[in-house]
Amino acid sequence: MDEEFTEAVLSVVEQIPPGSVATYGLIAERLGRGGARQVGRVMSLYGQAVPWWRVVRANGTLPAHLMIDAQQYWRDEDTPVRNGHVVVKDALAPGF
DNA sequence: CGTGTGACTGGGC
DNA sequence: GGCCCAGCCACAC
Repeated sequence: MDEEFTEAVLSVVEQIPPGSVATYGLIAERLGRGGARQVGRVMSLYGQAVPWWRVVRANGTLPAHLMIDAQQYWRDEDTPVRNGHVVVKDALAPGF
């Protein structure tokens, strides 16, 4: 994985508007390279620098240790949530 | 070069 | 909804 991929991922994440989300897999697709795991890797290393809570798993959840803070952000941004997880189908950012 | 690991996923039950 | 599993791919040992 190189710097270019990393920046491309962070760049896409920064473009996700408040109240909406994108999934690891879709971001990877959008970039046309790497895979969901690679996007996840970038997020684990540099996620703190971007709105990481707008990037969720295909099922609308995140690792347990992030769910706590994410819940707060989602509520603040009025993101479609149901039973503690994002309703991806409804919250998907425009263009995804 | 083989193995294990992980902010992942889709399919099957 | 949950569990299992194979496929995924970069990276550390």
